[in-house]
Amino acid sequence: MVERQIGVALWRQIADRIRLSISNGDFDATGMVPPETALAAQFGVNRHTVRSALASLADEGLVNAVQGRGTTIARKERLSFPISKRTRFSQGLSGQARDLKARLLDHASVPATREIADALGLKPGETCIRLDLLSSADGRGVSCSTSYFSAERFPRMAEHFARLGSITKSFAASGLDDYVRASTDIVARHADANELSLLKLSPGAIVIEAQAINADPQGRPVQYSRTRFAADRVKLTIET
Amino acid sequence: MVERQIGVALWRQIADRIRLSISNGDFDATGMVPPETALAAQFGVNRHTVRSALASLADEGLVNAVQGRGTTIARKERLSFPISKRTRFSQGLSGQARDLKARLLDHASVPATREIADALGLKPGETCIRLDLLSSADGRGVSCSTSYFSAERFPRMAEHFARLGSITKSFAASGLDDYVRASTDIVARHADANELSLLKLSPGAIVIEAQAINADPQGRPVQYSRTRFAADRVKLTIET
DNA sequence: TACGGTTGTCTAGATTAATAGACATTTAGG
DNA sequence: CCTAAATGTCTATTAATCTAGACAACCGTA
Repeated sequence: MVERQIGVALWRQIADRIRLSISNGDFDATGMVPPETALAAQFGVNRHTVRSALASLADEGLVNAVQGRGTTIARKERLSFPISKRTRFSQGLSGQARDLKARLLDHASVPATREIADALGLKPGETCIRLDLLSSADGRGVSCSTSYFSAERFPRMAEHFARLGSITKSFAASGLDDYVRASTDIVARHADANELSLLKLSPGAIVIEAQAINADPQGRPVQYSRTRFAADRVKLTIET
Repeated sequence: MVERQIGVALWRQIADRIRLSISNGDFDATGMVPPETALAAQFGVNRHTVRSALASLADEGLVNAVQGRGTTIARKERLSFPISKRTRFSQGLSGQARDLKARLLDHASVPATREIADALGLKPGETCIRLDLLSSADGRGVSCSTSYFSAERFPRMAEHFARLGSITKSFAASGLDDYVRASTDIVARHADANELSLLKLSPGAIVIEAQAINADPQGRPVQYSRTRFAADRVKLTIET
């Protein structure tokens, strides 16, 4: 059930399991988490340990404990983010949340590393524009991303984005009306300290990192991005 | 750097960070992990805590400590698993590992839940075949999966797989020569106890779960599967 | 061979996590 | 208006994790 002496506190393991059950819809019949005593029996731990787990979930805003009534589930949705040849961030999520925002955290001109140069078809050391973005839906952080563009071809990407708030519109303002997703690599790992604070994740949380290359209609790469999604808030839907 | 009182032991946080650094290639110059004393200073913890972290990485087979010399990195590769319209498990990984195996763990005839019925276009309660598979590459567990097939259309799927060791060949033996990937949903979460033991993961490990539907050339769903990949051993490559 | 740098082992103590039990407080329902 | 069932709070104890320091064992090299 839960394991001991593995470097993960019991209350955290239990919190993770309950979070998963909630998102699986296991408690949809009642809309409530089972009583603390029942959970303690189920997981074979003391009630206080379960209370620590529930306190952490309440802290995330996922559940709401009321003395005398029980612990109700506050929310359980997972945004679905489609990935296809025509992946567009804001379009994909529209309809699933009311308030979608992409905020420019930082931008800079930097020399291309080997990795970036390979992805964008530049020479290593050539100048490129880096944009750091934070996207949120209804006030919850959904993803943070770092994108690179050729500084020669798209010199004013940062200004455009700051004004328009959209990659697609910024490309259009730079004279590129269309682009397609050339490749997407997907990896999952624990969030680092920066991601924890940006996405307001609880420590130990998981991020899905999508390393994507977008290309113009002629097939030339125009954007290399690494987007880190809060794994418990999204699912990626691949459209082949 | 590392955070305290978050329900994750310091040694585990440190192990996770070092694992990430290794797969990022941060230590490729020397092929060695920095000395324990340096790591202890870097993370602001006692050397013994770092030793616990390294012991756990050594237990995974990721590093190798030698008294007097230091701690060497044993492996760092990540298998690349392509996902496309024509996703085939064994084909996709061939060439990346010598010894690829898919083992049938269990099979059963079960009534379709709502979820399975929706995916396969059956009526809830209709009988379907469930196959539980474990795939490994060079002796390391890569993924475990649960697949569902219509029992009416593919009554002998389990026998075929047991003999042929391949879904594609089992479909062929059932008279279906071709199929395509209709949809893939991707989610990442912590591994459960069953996955930990099947894939021999260290507790707290991450799995990437791909929920996929394969369809015949006429577009009728033939397979619904949930495949859980060990996140630190694979990356998914989306081919749009 | 001697030495600096590294991992291995041991002991002791401090801090954090988990257990155990008792009882208070609140809510819903008969 | 009770009572049952649920969460909230408190104290005490045990178990696990982290810190601290000292020293042994081993490797590579001068």
